[in-house]
Amino acid sequence: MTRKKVKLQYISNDSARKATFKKRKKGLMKKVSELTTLCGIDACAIVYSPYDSQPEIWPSPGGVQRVLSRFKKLPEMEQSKKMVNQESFLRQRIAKANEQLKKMSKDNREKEMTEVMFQGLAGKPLLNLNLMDLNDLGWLIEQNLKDINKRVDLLTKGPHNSQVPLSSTMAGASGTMVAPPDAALDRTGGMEMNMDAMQRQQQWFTDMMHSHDHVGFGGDDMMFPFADGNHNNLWSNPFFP
Amino acid sequence: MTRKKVKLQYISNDSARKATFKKRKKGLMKKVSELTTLCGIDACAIVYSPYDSQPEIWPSPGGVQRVLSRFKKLPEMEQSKKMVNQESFLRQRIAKANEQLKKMSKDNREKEMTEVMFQGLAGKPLLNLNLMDLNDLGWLIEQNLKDINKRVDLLTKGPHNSQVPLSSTMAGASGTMVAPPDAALDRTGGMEMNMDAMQRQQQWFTDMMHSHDHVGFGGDDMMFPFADGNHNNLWSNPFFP
DNA sequence: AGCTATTGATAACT
DNA sequence: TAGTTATCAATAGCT
Repeated sequence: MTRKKVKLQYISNDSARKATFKKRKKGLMKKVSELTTLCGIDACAIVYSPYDSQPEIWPSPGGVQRVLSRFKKLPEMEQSKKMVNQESFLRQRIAKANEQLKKMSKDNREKEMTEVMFQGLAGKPLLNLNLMDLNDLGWLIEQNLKDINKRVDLLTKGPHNSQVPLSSTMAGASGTMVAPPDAALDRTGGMEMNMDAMQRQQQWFTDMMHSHDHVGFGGDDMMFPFADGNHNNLWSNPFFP
Repeated sequence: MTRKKVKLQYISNDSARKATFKKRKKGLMKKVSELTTLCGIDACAIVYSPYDSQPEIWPSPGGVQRVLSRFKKLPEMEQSKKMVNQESFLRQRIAKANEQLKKMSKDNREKEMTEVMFQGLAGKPLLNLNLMDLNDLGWLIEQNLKDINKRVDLLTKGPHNSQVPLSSTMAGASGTMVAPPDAALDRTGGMEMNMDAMQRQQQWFTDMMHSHDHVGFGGDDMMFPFADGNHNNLWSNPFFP
């Protein structure tokens, strides 16, 4: 029972369209009902279809008439004010999707560079890196060195304060790669770091390390997927500013 | 982060109500948009709220006006015809809930009687059974005996056809209680039974066997929860026919 | 029409 | 107020 992600477009198959219509109309009416009940506001809905000669409405003819009469009293200019029309609605959705894309690209980039960094640590020659890659890699390494030095400092000066806060860039990785976890450090002292964030970082790091057999020396057929400079060029068209 | 199942009633907390309103209004507009796109039909929605002086509408003033003018042309009698008003809407939901309740009660009854049957097999005296219980239990035992005999027959006559279809009542239980699973029977021959149903049955049977420490001889403080004849009396009122 | 796997919506929290 | 995430709810694809 595998369900495709539905494309938001007219359903050409007649019976499928009717079935979807019935299901979604019912769901929609339920949503209107819930909205009015939960928030104590006035709303109505009218749905025409080729399947019924009469439109389906909510909540009742009287209710619809009441809402409509309020609406019709407004001058047309006022009606347009707070309105969501189809174009602005879609624009909003596109803008939001682009924002998400941007964020995910950024996160992805950071993860990719982290992988490169570890491959470098493991001895793999770092070829095919362009200026931007080198720049980002440098920043990443700098961050991690800072974290490591901070950790070394604290361990040297006050070994019983334990658990040094790490930047989000390195997180558990430094412990894993540079020094084995020390049981003596597991006491939770007076620390203010975000444990959730740390666990997430450790999780993706673990995932990454287990999902690539070719990490280490000698691998030479792996291209850096982010070194080609092709960052989202597909989306650089006038419709997605 | 634990989310309560929301009660369908006016939200008294002002800020929570406003937050819910904004989210749900947005969700509602999206639903209307999807319905019209997917099914190619005409629909509009109007939502008034104390948070905005103007109503929020969909899809556009022109679109709303067009739908409204179609609607207003109808005589009032016609308008009511295919309508979903609040009362009938709630009645539908109640009816459906009652249907589900009935089905679940039936399933539950069957599971309870099955447990009684196994307790009987384990030697526990079957006290407190009324006429209806005895009747159902008899039916259940009859079904299981039929299944067992069928299985014995096939194993005796054609031991290499393997995997005897079992009724939904007994399923994997007979294998567990009466005879140990035989590896030689695991070959899948030309069989037409519903494996999903069988696995489900086996699952609840396993759950049941592990969730009761007091199955077996000697337990005497356990009442049969279904032997009191109190089947859903709470719901026997005129509002839930 | 009824059943699940899966996507989508959103309540609670930050 | 907006963003995040764990749950709950809607529903696509089948039978």
